[in-house]
Amino acid sequence: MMSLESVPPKYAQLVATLQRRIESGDYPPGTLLPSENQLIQEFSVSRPTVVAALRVLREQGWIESQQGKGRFVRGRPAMASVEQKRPGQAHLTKPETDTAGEVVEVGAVAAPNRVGVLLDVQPKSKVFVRRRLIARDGEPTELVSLWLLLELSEGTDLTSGEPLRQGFREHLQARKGIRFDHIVEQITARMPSTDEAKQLGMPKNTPLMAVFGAVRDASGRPLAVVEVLLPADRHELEDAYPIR
Amino acid sequence: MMSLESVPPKYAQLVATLQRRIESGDYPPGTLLPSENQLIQEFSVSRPTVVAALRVLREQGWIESQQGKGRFVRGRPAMASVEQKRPGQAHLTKPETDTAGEVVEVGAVAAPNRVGVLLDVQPKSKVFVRRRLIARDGEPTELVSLWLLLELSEGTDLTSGEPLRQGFREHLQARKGIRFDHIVEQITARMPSTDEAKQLGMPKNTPLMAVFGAVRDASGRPLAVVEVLLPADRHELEDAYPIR
DNA sequence: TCTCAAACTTGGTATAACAACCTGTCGGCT
DNA sequence: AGCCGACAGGTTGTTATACCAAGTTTGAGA
Repeated sequence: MMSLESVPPKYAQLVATLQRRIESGDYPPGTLLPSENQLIQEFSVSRPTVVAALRVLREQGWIESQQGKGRFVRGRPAMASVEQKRPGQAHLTKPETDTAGEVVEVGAVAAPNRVGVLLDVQPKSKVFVRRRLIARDGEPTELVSLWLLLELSEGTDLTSGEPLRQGFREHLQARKGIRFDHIVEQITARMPSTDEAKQLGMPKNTPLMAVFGAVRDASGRPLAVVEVLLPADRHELEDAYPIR
Repeated sequence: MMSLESVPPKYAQLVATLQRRIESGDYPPGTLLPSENQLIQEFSVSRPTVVAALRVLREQGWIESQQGKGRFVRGRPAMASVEQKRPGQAHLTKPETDTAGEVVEVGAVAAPNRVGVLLDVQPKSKVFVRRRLIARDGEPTELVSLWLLLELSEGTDLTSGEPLRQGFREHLQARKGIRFDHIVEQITARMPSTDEAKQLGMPKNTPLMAVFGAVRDASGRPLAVVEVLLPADRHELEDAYPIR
């Protein structure tokens, strides 16, 4: 009779242990981590195991290493939550039911210039669009449009006016078997059209930030475009990243 | 007599070789890479060397691996150089002499509201500012300001009106021994002041993108702020990142 | 005081073994 | 014949031991 639960590999356990010690202050930032040999002794593991754990910590930014001197503690990597901040990504992953809002347009339309370029289709080709006006505290704040290659919209629930209970990403992967790989994001600013200003309830003379996220598969083929329109007087985009 | 040029480690050479083969079409996307044993045979190296190379390729997104089956070619990762695109980072790293431009302001001034908050100093405190108007093809295109804690500007060459032959990062690290760790970046859009519009040679009725990059050390203490002003009719911000 | 070697550190490579997982093939059983 | 299960042989994943190279610090000896 064997246990069925799989235990995490030793090097991963060591990663977790060292992360705890750094966070608890046992290994304060700026100090030297115990050397490889000391860790081998303390945890009774081999050198490859220790090195594998320390490699993970270095790649995640917890420590930095210097040949001949040792490994220095940097602390919990400050930009932990880069993943969730991206405006494009958020609207792809979260179910529509997570945010209050109203579907204002659904259907096939001729692709606007910029969307056509990002989707790599002929100008004026028909593409599928699903546009939602997102509200916060009862006030409209964002206009989010999902542009999709026509053939990718067939057989999905996106044509319905009902909010999706699933993220786009999840839904498309389940229904069409396509895998999103990465996003190329462009940020611009412009003045709103009178229509956009009215929908968003914003003054006509304040600018609009427009985020275009081109979603691609692993080979770089465009699959979809997420467009997020944000009134600049109510929104900022924030991001954090390590230097070097 | 020994050769002094250091050769790259074997695993790095193997990484480069496999990247070339993927790009040249020898290993087309979707196909299986040769197995570890085949690579060991072909290149006459040990398994750790092969595994180290394949780990790098996987982490960079060139291949993906599946236990029991093999490693599949994905192709050149589409989001190649995320590092260099960040507007804040670029102005910290590159020497001023790399870009044509003119130093328009240097000295100690009362910190503007937003800069004071980002630098975590008392309102109206004196901070050091160095502002450059960057030109491209003879036309002004960006207004870049470096805001620095007063004590960090002492003993540096930043007070000179001459273009720095070094990047800020390098210069400050050499002179003051401080290490930049990460940047928290905020992006907003607003209308330009009449002064800004004149300096940048832009119409008064087109918006401006303002990028604020708060530079911090490993403990999160603010060290400097980079402010980049970009006329929206001439600039876009682009960024790429993997999903998940 | 200066020099240099020893003794630490991390980085890289080789060899070995076992575990976990996938996919065929070759049986035997229905 | 057709189905199914066991097994063999492939794959990657993890761990161990050993040794050398390269960078840093320290201290002993000239």
